[in-house]
Amino acid sequence: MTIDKNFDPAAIEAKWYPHWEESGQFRPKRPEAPPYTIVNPPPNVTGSLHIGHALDNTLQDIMIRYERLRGKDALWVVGTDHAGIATQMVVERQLEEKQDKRTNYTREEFVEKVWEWKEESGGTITRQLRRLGCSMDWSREQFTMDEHFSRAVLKVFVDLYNQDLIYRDKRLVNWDPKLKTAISDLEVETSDIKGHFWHFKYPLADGAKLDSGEDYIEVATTRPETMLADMAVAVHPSDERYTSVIGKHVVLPITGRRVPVIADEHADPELGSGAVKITPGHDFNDFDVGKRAGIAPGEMLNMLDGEANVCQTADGLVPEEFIGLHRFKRDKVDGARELVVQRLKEGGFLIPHITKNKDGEEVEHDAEPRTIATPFGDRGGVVIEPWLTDQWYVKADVLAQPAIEAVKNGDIEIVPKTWEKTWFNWMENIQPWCVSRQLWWGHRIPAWYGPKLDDEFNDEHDSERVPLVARNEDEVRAIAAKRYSVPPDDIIIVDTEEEYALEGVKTENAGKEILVRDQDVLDTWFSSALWPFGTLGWPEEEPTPNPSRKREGSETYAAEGEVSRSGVGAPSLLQKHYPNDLLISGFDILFFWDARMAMQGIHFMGEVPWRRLYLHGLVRAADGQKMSKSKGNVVDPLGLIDQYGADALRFFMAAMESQGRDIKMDDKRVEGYRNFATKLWNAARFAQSNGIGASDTLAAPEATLPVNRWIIGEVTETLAALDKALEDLRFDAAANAIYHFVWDNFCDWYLELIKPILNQSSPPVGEVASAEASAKADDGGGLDNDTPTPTPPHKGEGLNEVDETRKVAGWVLDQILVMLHPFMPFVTEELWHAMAGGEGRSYDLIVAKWPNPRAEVDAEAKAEIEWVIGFTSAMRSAKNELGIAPGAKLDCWFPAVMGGKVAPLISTLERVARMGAANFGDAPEGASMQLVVEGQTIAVPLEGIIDIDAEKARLAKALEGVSKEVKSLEGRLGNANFVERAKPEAVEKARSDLAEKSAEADRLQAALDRLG
RNA sequence: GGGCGUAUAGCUCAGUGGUAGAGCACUAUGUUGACAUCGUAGGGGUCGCAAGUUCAAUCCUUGCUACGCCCACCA
Repeated sequence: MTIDKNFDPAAIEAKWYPHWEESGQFRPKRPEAPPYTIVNPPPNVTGSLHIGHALDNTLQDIMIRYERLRGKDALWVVGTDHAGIATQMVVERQLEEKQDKRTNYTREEFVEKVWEWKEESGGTITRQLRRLGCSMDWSREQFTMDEHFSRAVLKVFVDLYNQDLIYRDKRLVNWDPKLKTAISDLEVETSDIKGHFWHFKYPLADGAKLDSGEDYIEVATTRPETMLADMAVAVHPSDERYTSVIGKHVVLPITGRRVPVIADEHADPELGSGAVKITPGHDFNDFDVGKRAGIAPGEMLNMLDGEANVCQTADGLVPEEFIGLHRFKRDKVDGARELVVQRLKEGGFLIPHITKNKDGEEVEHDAEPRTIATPFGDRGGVVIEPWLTDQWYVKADVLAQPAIEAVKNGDIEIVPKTWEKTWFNWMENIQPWCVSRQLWWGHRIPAWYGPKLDDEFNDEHDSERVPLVARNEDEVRAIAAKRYSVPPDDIIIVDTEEEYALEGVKTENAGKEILVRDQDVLDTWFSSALWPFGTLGWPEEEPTPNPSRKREGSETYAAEGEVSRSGVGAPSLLQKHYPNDLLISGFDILFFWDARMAMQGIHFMGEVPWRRLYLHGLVRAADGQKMSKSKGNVVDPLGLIDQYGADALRFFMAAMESQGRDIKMDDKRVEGYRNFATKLWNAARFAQSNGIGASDTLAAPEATLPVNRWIIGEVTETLAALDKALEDLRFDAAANAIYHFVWDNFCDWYLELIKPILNQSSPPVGEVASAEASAKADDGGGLDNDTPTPTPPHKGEGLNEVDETRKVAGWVLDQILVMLHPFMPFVTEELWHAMAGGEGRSYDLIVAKWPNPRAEVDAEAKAEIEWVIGFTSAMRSAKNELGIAPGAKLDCWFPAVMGGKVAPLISTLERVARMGAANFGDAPEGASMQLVVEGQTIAVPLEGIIDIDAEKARLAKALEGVSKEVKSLEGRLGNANFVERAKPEAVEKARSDLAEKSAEADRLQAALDRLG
């Protein structure tokens, strides 16, 4: 197949991806092979690919393709997340656009609509992942609300409940009044906003007075509206200003509620007046203070409804004019906050804030301006309201302990290591995790509420019902039947509170027990935490110690479903692929997802979910800003793929991914990697047009020519660097290693060096008697330009040098394609096939073998080629600086001792360095250019051609550079402390460097002297 | 208030206890049959500041400055 002149990434991408997928090569059947497993962070099912996904998935694909090439049973689990809040919001927004809303539908109807939307848009992101070239196992694509996955979720909830690790509790929760659901601590984002600090007088009741004589206590607040539900005023127990009134009461303005003055350490005497109003139902601190003061959560007054509008408190003391107002000003309409301030001001309860204007006059303000750290919901974007509700909580602190331990003892390796501290810090201070959400889209909590038994009531504030937790209705029916001592048929299950409240339900079922299903769904992260095992067959495949599961160093695995020799069943998918080998995620979901996976994985599987956790940073806009829709600086990865190709984008991501740093977007760099792909394309095209084709060996071919021996050694070194980099998860180092090899070593030098070989006709083996020529050269005798190209002797049975070179070049190109494939899968696969001869390749590159050159680096060849490179560079540089045409063929005089070394290279040097005749011995008298290469001076006579002064200046400059180094080395070696105390190797190196540099300086000096 | 990260060439970033590298940009130059999405050559950095450790510091330690991120209930 002839390689096209033009490299067209789009055409290649469209061709190979479907081929790979349809032929099942993303997970070839390798039952005997050691496993390698990564689970993909499931993207939001209705989302689309953003630049962060591009980074995340590129890195994973590199590792999966690499391990697949290394022969592993590489499994990349893929699927999508139902993303409860996000998805429900999208669908609700769609309804809003049609002047419709969720509550116009039943729960079933609405959820049906979400499913429809999921079906409609759910393919978007998976299509986009394919465009990026990601080689996931699509045949096992999953969704967090798939039936089997939901079973896992239910089991986890029920088990945790039965293990007393999930409980229901009434306490303050972060409530999003826009989405009307509870959210977890992690979903709250605090940001500073400008606000005010108001000071109020709370009059003391019963004529009490402070020692200072005042008949009120001053309190200050940033949230005046909550005073409608104040239940105390707290002062520090040792604050002498207030000790006399502790235990007495104040009468709250507006509501007239009598509340006690209590002593609590929470009150900071240094702050404001030292007295603080306590609203246990609307402030996390106050909640704790209230509890300490003996107020049960059920007694705590609540003055806001789910949308943060004022409602009547239990004691009925909120004036009518407040009912229904929003908590604060919204859409330019004043809310309860503004009205409270107004009424307090009118009543003389507001202590004004005094400032002086520029004329020194005092000015009164209602409040002091102040920056307030305010909690916002990360999805809804509105201020979070601490709200008193019953929610489900997970005892995260218990689950966190083993996860801490796993990192400490190395079961989980976090890369980069700096994140360990963050891991520990968060895990060690972890709070109960609120997992219930007041949404319709998600995993419904498997709890049903039944009446309390008589002995279950603690106090009058307790709810009437208790939860019964089970995986399904049959199970809960059985539990309830036992609990209530009635036949299972007498347990009636209703789905909603509305249904329960319907006329007749209770009367029709008189004598039976009615259970009402919990209305809430689970936090999305509760389910995605199970991804590493829920996607592999759990809970059907329970985790059992499996003797045939092998660790590192194992050679074979029994095939799934087969029976191994020992008679033990072959490992299940779960057994084979759990723990996963690696998890790659952005650090932004470290707590949301990674930490929870670790907790759940260890708890339910008894083993960590993954051996290594790699955390990468954010992809930022070119100016370093975070990308966001509102800023309008979002870069669409699909656009970059269209423009530069998926390979280029992928390579960019890899090359920029150094550990512990964010990536700044840089289109020019993506373009550069597109150019790199083009470069490779053209190199392959050149190779092909010179009779170079696919290699027929995996091991390096036998080679006699230094240039071939050299490039084979370079492959070996590159491979080692690449393997090391990928082992260390240094994607940048890996990308740079292969980039440098392809462009610099292979294209710039190797292909240039073999051109003279390829251009000669292919003489039959044995006809080129080169030994003679070499021997002649060794004598130091002059060789003129007409001497036939000397060729080193051939070993073994016969390849002439053209054939050998073609073979080696074909092999090297094959190795390049394999090594580059994880980074640039498309162009490499295309070239892999394009380079093949008539028969074609017997397998696709995606399942090729990772290089195993079984070749040592040939030091002799390496030295020789490096000398050629040094000579050529010196020649080019000198010509350039002296203004000599680069194409000018200049005769050279080499020292006689170099005859043996130079003679075989003459044709190469003629071509690459544009050398004229090679002569050995002393150069003729007269002006000449002097090249100093590795300590040898080569004279290039240029009488009358060059500007002597220019050459002098050039040499002087070179001498200056070398002298500087010599001076530095001499200084160091002259320092007795250095010689005595430095490591012997360092001293030795300094000595040899000095010898070398001094020699070079001497030669340069000599060359200068010759010019007069 | 804690924790973390980053400061290296004009830009974006690697890197090492022994006087620094890449890509892009820049300058000069090039129609030598792979490639101008290219070749060749070149300029450009007291490695944020200060002190310390060391024979030797861009690298280790401490402090400072600047920027960024995360966590935390300051009314």
